[in-house]
Amino acid sequence: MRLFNSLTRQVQEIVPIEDGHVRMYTCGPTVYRYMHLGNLRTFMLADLIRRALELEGLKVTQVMNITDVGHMTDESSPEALDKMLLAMEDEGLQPLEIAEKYTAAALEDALAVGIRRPDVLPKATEHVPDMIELTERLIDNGHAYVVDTGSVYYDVSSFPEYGKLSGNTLDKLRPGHRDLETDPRKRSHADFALWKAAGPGRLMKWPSPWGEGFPGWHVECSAMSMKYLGDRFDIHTGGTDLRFPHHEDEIAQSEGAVGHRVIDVWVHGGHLRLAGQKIAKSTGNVVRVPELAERGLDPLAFRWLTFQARYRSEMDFTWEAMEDADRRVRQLRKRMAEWAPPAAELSAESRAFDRRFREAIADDLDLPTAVKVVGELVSSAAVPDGEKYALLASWDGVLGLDLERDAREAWEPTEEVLRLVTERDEARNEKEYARSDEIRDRLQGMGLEVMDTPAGTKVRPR
RNA sequence: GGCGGGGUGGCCGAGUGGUUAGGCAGAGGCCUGCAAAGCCUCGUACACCGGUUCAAUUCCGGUCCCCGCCUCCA
Repeated sequence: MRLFNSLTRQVQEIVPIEDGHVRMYTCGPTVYRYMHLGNLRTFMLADLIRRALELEGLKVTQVMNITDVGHMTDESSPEALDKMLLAMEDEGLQPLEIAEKYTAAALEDALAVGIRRPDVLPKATEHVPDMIELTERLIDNGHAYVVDTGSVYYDVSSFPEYGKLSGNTLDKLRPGHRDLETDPRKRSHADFALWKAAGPGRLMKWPSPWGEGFPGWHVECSAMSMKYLGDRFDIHTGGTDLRFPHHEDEIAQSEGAVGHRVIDVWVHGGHLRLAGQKIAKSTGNVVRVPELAERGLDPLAFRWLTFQARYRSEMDFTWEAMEDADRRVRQLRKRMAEWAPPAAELSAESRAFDRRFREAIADDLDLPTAVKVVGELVSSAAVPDGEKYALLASWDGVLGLDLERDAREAWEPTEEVLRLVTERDEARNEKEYARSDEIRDRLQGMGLEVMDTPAGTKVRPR
């Protein structure tokens, strides 16, 4: 398959470093608060890449970090507060309890929208020694320096390729645009922390060769990705907001430590917007998975919503569009139930549809086109029902919409429903429409959809 | 100020130098006792101003507006 590589700014073929096996790292959740739909769109992107690669018969190993080191409200200030500490004060829980609570919630929400569990979920707090080791290596390599307070900074001037991912090269970075306090001990305003000495507002801290402190934000991803995937792997994914500085700094760290390229392809997902703005807790415009269910919407339908836009585009979330997606997914499942069972053989027409679908997925995850192919298949007169079923069931391996749900759950009418259906048909035969309509109302009141067919009344769950 | 991405019909959005996705909503029709389901048909949109061109929504220039990153952030 092909993906757009942020590093080269081109769509390129994914050629696994290890034959037949793709290794992928995903920037995961920070676990001192709940995830929202925007986070999930990005995690879904990683899972979709995995599903697409698997559709092509490749093996995929996916690692996603759990950031349970509380970052600071303001990295530059020594008086800043630990976000984990703030959460602790709010909730009366210990840091690890908070991390556990939100990790569980994150995985549950992800599962609800059809994101499968990554193979490895390393926690930052369990890898501090790896981060210290990486930092020592960078000091030894001349890429980092220790200041007298016990913090360690990365010397960006030692890494000539700095800026290659984001375009923020050193000649373009200027200090002071945000009126932030910076540590005057830094040699350059662009240098960033690998290790920070613990200040008074700091809750989570560890011993290190430079004194008590905590790791810089970017170092966890360098340390954990290389620990589990090696110093050469294929794909790294994350939200577009991480492109700079997080991923730029990660490249400087990883490549500075090992002395060669580590990651081939960087994939960044566009943000989901709500009311014209990025969804973020700070803006207070957060929508979470449980709210979908509260509104009677299937969380899996959120997938269909995101499939309308390409992953790199920003996308507007509206409840109207979310409800549309929900309607469409439910309808697809009902049609699938009508088309069961699946055909064993595919006609030439079906194989052509299959090729088009697979090509769309392989083409930098072109879900909008894939969605269109689904629509054309559904309304195609040339493809027999059983083949429609077989195709959609196989495509669902990527789409993840549980399209076979209705067919699988093969709803059985109760005795009472069967009796009402018979009564209604009798009434209709006798043209007693008042009575037949009354029975229809009762059936509808039981949550059923009532349809007239040449063979008489048919009902199914709505 | 730097870096990056946008402005498309009611909504979400794809895409293209000329035949101008798709979904959902809406309108009409077929079917039906009526309705539902299903099927068929319909919408002529691409911020604004110039330019290039036989032809621009699509290319170029400018203007306006929006969003993201440059602090923690999917």
